[in-house]
Amino acid sequence: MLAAIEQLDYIPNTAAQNLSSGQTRSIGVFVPHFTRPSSIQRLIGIQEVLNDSDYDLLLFSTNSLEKYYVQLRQVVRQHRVDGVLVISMAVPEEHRLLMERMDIPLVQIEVFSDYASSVGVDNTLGGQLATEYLLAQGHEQIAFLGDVRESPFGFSATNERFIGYRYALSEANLAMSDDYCSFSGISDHHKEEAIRQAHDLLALSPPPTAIFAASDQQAAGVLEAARQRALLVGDQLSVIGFGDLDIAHYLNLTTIRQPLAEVGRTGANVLLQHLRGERSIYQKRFNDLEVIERGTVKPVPCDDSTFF
Amino acid sequence: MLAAIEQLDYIPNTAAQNLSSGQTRSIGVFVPHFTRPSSIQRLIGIQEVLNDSDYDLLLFSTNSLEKYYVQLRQVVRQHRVDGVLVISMAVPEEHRLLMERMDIPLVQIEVFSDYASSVGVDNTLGGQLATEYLLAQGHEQIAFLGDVRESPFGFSATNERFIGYRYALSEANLAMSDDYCSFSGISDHHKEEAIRQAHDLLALSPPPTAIFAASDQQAAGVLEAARQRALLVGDQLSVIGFGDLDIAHYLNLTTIRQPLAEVGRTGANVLLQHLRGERSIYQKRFNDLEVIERGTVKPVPCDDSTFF
DNA sequence: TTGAAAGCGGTACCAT
DNA sequence: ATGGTACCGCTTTCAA
Repeated sequence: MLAAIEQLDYIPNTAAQNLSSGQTRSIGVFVPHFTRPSSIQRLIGIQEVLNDSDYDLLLFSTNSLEKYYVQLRQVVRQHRVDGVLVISMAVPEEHRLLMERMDIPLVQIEVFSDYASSVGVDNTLGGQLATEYLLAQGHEQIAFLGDVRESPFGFSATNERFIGYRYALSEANLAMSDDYCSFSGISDHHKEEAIRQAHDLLALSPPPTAIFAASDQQAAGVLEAARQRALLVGDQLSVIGFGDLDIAHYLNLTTIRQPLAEVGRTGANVLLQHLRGERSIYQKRFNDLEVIERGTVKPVPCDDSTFF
Repeated sequence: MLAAIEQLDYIPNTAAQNLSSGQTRSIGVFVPHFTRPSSIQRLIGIQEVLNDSDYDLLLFSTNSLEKYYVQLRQVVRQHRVDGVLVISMAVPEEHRLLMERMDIPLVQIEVFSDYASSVGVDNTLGGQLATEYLLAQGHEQIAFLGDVRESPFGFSATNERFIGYRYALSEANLAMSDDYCSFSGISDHHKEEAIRQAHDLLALSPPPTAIFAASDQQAAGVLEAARQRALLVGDQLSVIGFGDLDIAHYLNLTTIRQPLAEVGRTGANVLLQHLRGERSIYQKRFNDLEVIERGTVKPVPCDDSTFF
């Protein structure tokens, strides 16, 4: 009889299965700024893991906070998904409790909270590494260029990287100058804005000998500004980015590599664990960041005047 | 009484709705090479449209043909989705018929077939435009650099672009030299492979004065090869890419812009039309491609010897 | 307008 | 092992 079932090539209807079992066999992934290469990288990691599980990936992307809240709430209440992954966005208390009540596990990626499993990268360490690397090359006039320190999405990688920068400077007994710290008002890694910011920094006297940009896209802006000012990158101005995205490779940009896809993979795996019944909160802050040495950072030029 | 329902903040259970209505309110999007920036751009367009509809986006990504076939078949037979969008992959006859039988509409993106709605870009026209632009700058030794002419996924944008290249040359009454046409064996736009190919092209005598690369990533490889040979791009070698992706912007690469997100949006809209009952097949080949003039193409240098 | 009942296609439990 | 049955929660139809 079972053989007959095989023969007939029977495939159960998903909707019926879902209703009967109370499960959906799918996972909702919420990602803002879908366009950002870093988001994509994390998503790729998630996709890899889910592809090998028997959960489907339901993609929710939005650039608007309100839409995100509404959508998350609705998706959870309708029980459209068995679990939720949220990238780079804080989850409001209300929503977290709702998910808890509905027994839908949540894993946050790139944002940390005590109440939910969170997986991300140690941005502060990354900021520190970048700054220490510049210091090791002899730079002392190091500027920081980032976007916003407080994002409406309740989380700012820029700020964490900035804290690492500040820490490295203080460890080196160097005073941090506020003039050397540039934040844009826009919560995105826009090149255009970064060009403007870089021009402002380079117009200071003395100008910085090195700039740490909080993202590769912004570093690209710094490179562009340098070009516009006919500054030889490397020799006259060192630039380090953050992320090691494709563009860093193409621009020969020295940068900080972070395990983006790995973070995505781990996040997805943690969620699968929860789906298997694991209740305890898991927290992981990856610290295997590293400097990728390419062409945009060189030792500070030996200015002869310093010898006298 | 209805008011009471409002009050109680009632939300229907999706699984039950699905079972009862026979719908899933979700759309399966199949995309190979999820990593490719061009795929992402199309996906963004799709996402935009679906986000405004009441369909969810189920993402299926794979780099393996067999997995893709199995997954597509299973998803359709389980009726996990109401409609299917396939990006840059041919759909086997068997699968197409299966979807037809199950009344699950299909829209193909970037691949054209007579049996299903298809939306894409006129790659041949793009190839022609790129070549004509180089010709207009006075170039006559124009090489073509691409990946594969026949992809296992049953579709090669490279080949179409190559046909456009060939056509433009013949229209200009220029003979096409096979030596000037380089195809890699790898079905991906790899920079590394392109570097090798570019070196081969540039070692020819006479070397080409311009290279048309079938993708921006491959153009980046050409740029790199030129750098390695200390060739001044623009002055000694002109390079045009295809796609106008982020890297083109960052590399100041002259390239062909194609409406990627628009293709995605249109594809999604066409699918929604089908879901609303429209049965007739829709075919659209976007032809609003254009040359984006940046720094890597300059008029062919006036070699004095040609005057004598 | 409102209410009752059948059916969607499975799962799971119980009895045979 | 096998068959029968209740139930998942909604939609739809038909009656009241």
